[in-house]
Parts: sequence; C-alpha cells; structure tokens
Amino acid sequence: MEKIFAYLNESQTEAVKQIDGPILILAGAGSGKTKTITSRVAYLIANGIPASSILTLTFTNKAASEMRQRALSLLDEQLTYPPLLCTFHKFGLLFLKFYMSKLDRSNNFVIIDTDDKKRIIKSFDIDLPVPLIASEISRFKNNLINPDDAISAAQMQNYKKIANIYKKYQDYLIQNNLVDFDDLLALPYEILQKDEELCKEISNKYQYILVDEYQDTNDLQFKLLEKLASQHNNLCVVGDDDQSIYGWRGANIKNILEFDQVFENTKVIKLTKNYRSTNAILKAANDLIEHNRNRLGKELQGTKEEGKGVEVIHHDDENNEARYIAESIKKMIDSGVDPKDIAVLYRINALSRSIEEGLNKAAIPYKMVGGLKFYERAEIKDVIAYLRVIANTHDDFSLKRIINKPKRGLGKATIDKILYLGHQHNCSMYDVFNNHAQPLQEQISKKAFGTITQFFADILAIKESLEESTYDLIDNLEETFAIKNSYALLPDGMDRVLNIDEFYGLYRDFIIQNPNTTLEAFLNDITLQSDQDQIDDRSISIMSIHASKGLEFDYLYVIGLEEGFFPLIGDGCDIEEERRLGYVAITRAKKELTLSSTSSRYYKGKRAQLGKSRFLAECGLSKGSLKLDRSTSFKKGTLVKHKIFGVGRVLEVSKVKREYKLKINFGGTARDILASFVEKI
DNA sequence: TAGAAGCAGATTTTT
DNA sequence: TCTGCTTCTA
Repeated sequence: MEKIFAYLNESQTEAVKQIDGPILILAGAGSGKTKTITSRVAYLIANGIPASSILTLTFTNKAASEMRQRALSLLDEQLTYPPLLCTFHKFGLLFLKFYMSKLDRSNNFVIIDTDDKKRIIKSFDIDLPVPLIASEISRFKNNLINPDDAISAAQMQNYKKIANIYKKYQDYLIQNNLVDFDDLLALPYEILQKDEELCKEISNKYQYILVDEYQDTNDLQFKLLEKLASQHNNLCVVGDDDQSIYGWRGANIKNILEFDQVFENTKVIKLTKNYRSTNAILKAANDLIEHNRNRLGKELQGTKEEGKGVEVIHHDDENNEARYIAESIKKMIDSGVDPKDIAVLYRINALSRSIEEGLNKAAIPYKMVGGLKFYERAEIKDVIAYLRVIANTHDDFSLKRIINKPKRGLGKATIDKILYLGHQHNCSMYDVFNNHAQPLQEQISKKAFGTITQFFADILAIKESLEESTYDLIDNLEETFAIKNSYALLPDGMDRVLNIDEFYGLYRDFIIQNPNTTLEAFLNDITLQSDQDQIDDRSISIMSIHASKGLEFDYLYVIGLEEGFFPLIGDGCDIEEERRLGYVAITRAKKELTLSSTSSRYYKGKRAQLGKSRFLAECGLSKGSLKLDRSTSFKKGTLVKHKIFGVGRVLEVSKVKREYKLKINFGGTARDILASFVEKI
C-alpha cells in the first residue's frame, strides 16, 4: 500500500482513495493522469476488490499496455487474473465473442478496418464520394440508427441514396459475417439494450469501471458506459475538457462537461499541478485556453522554474523557416541535447514537407510519427488478404485484392465475369469456381481458367497444412506465392520486403505466444492493433499535433501559426477546438518552446499570403519577444507583390516595433505596408 | 491485360 | 504541387 501512495500529491491521493460512486477526475496536461488511474486500480486490488470486477477502458492499445504495466508494478503480489484493461473496441470484441449469438450471428466474425469498409462501399458502384458515405454510415451507427430507419427518415435525394447504400453495406457485412469498428461498440450496446437480464449480469460483473481520456468519448461510448455502470454507478472517468481535440470524429465534449449533471452525486477532483513544463510555457498555455468559453475552467499550476521565455519566430516563407529551425536543432544536438527530446509539430500534415527538406539538408535524422501506418501499407494489406483468403476462401473482398497480385494474368475482364456469375447464383467467387465451373469455363479464356484452378489449389493446400502446423504458414505461403520476390523488383521494393518480413515476424511471435491459437484469432487481433510507436533514439520527431497527444518533449517547435493554417478555418472547423489543439501543442513542451509563423506558404499548388495566428496574440506573445526575420531583406528598389495592390517597388524601409514597414509604389500610389504582407519577386 | 496519360481533389485519425 | 484514381491506347 505504501508503494501506491509514495509519489502521489494530495488531490491525486484523494482521487485514488475515492472508491464508490461516480467520479470525474479533471486531469490537466502533465498532471500525472496515468499515475492516478493506475494507482487507483492498484489501490482497489490492494483493498481486496477482485481484479476481475475492475474494468479500465482506454482509446489506444498503447495507453492500455502502458497502464497495465504500471498498475501491476504497483502491486506486491503477482495476480493470477489481471484486471481487464483494454480499449473500448477490444472490450466490444471480447463481448461479441461471448454474446454475438444474441443477434443470431455466429461469433467467428472477421473485423474489417476503415480501408476495407471503403472498398466495400466502392464496390457498390455509386456516384457519391466514398469517404462521405463511410462517415455517414459511421454516424448512423453511432446514433444507433438502423438502415431501415435511415431510409424512412431520409428526406433529401442524396440522403436517400446514402441510406440505401448503408442498407446494402450492412447486408453485405451480415452476409459475410464481417464487423466494422463501429459495430464493435454498436452491437454490444444493441445486445445490452435488448437483454435486460444480461445487462444486469454484466454490470454486476464489472463493479468498478475506469475510463481514460474521457473527453474523447462519443455518444455511443457514453451510452455503453451507462449500461455497464447501470447497477452501481461506480464510474470513474479521467480526462481534460481542454484537451478535447476529436470533435470532428464524433467525440462529444458534452460528455465531460455535463458528467456531473448526468450522474448524481459526482465527486469532482481537479488535478492542476503540472509536473512537466516551465512556468513560462504554462503561462502561454493558460493564457491561450482562457479564451475558450465552453470549458469547466481550471488553471495549470507550475512546479518547475520560470524557464526561458517562449520564443516566437517569423520568416518570409516555409523554406527559410525550415532552414532556421534545422540550424537551431543542429546547434542543440551538437551541444549535447539528445535528439529524442526534440520535436516539431504542425497542425496539418502537408506542412511536414518543408521541415523534412530542411532537416534532410542539415543531415538531421528525423522520425515522422503518424504518416502511413504499418498495417495500412499496401504490401502488408496484401499479405493480410492472402491470410484472410486462406482462413476463409469465401472472403471475396480479400480475394479480389490478391487474385492478380503478383500479376498472374487475371485482369479486370476475367474478374468481372466471375463476380457476375457469383451475383447470379448468389454465391462467393470461390463457389463460382467450385460449383459453377462449367458456365465459368465457357465465359473466360482457357488460360485464365487454368490460372484460377492452380490458384485455388494452392490456397487449399496451404489451408490444409494449417491443420498440421500454424507456425509453418508463412513458409508455405512464400514458397507457393513468392510474395516478397514480387515486391523485391519494385523501385522501393527493399523497404516493402523488410516490412513484410517484420509482419511475418509478428505472426510467428503471435503463434509462439499463443500456441493453441487460430489464424482467425491472429487476424482479428491485428485489425485492432495500430502502430506501437517506436521512437528511434537517434532521431528527432516530427508529427501532427493530434499525433503528439500524450507525448512530451524537452525542446519543441510548433510551426504554421498563421490564420487559416492554425487555426484552420473552413467548414467543420470549430475555433474552440482549434484553441484546444493549440493548448495541447504548447503543453507538450517541457523546457523550451518555439512558435513559428511565416508570411507565405506553398499549399495546394499555390503560394498563399498569410497573416499571423490570433493564438500568438492570445498567448500574449505576438508582441514583445518577436524576433526579426533575418532572411527578409527588403531594400529600396526591391520588386514586391501584394495580394490586393499587386506588384510594386519599395521606396523606403523603416522599422515599426519589431516589424519592417515598407513604403511601396503601387502603380503611382505610395502605400505603407508591413513587410510580412508582401512577397519579394 | 497492362502501362500511359488525363483529371479532380487535397484537415486532424484511433479502433 | 502531388497523389490516387479513371480512362485511353498499344
């Protein structure tokens, strides 16, 4: 027990010791949130509460495994049954494995990811944008609207179309026993809603429920939690309303703002002591977030020294910005700073390019967090598709992906004919080959039929070998289809081969760790898995602000502080959420923070003229510490271009506060313009 | 069937 | 400007 409280402050201790009833822990950035949750789990167990009655839900696998490790390390005894600590989706998966039959569906379903979902929608041959439909279907499911209700509720033409596609999509999933990410939450809810007895039973099983990053929950997750806690209301949620940055993805900030109104007698505990950043950095963060109205309100209190002031830099364009930042990073590394303590953040991924170039030129190794995910890489998806077809020869969706990969002469024409026959007989492509070989042979070339025959024979041979050994699957697969070889010949082939090898390694590890497992179990496991970020020790990190959530760096640069880029302005943009993003960005910094803006950026094929972000002023930083841009050297006679006034010639250069003021002759009219508003030509 | 050329569209992203 | 997708042509 001593171990648990050894490093907790007063409010953290209070949060840990509060056992019963609804609890809202408002944990500011860097206030020891993870420590508090994990200590609470350990405390419950140390007080005799069975580990099996504690359920902790997170959003990412990474957070789940980190918490599991930390919670267990606080306990003296080894537990035979560790508490269930997993993502919402993993919980849904486990639940459905037990109770899918309540929906008259079998529990050997396959989970599909977003990409799979889009491919299915696309195969319906529609004239609306696929991403739009995908997100609308998501919205329907998260609002628990079934396809028939969606159709009858649809008013506008396009919505009728979308609702009909939704129905078709859902039928397809049920027919092929597929489950998408939304289903992993929606179906368990549906079951709990229908079966009151089961709901009671489950709620009684999990007497203590903890939720991490509660500000990111959506309506469905909230409803699911309500069901799970219905028998006891022992629901402890931890989050920070000021760090809610996933509204665009359906997260409802009201869940956290109104938690204490929905759950009676909620105990609210605020963790506001920040153990991460210097006071100068915290002041900027506090000043910025204070401009939001929609918040519960709390101010971070520092525990560190004042620190160096937040540096604000300005350049004329992104190349000079990148050069300056790369140079100063280089200096830091040369003076002994560990590269892994340095990071550059941006609001949109498109801004990474100039920074990458700058770092490359300065020969600074960097790692881009986010970007293309391991499991989203084409070569990995191909291998997974092979495994899926082996697991289930009727998986048309995966079969289509690999039937001609590597190229074996089965083009679109042949595949379309098989699909057409499948449609006619209402069966899978494999069934067309197996049960309707005659009409198929009549319609496609002899050569193509021979190729298909060989292909399925190979697949079935591998499938059979699975009964002997799951471990040898990879060797059999490579021996038969030589997938790696087909990639090795491509321009960036070696990287792809390495990725495939890494994936094969993951498979073998899984089999070794779960000797009695099945291929299906492996496939479902990896669909729920995202990348465990391995931040390389010798590289600095660059990433979007969203990707930086939960991380911290000694030396941090945030670029693109311009109106239109950050805050991003456009439909679907919410200025308060943008501000929270700014807050998240700033609070990632521990020792030194640099905020950077430019006068113009190349974006979507055009050079855009930009004004400084309002956030700089809101942090109290746009005046005062502004540095002059050394790379901008306007002289008398320089030709410049202005967004409105067009091309002109500089007549005079003077300084106003920290900016250059130019007198420019625009076609006979002299005007005073600040240097950051014109571009040299 | 497969590579070449032409065209629209381009925040943030975990599961 | 760059990418990914569709259409065109050998």
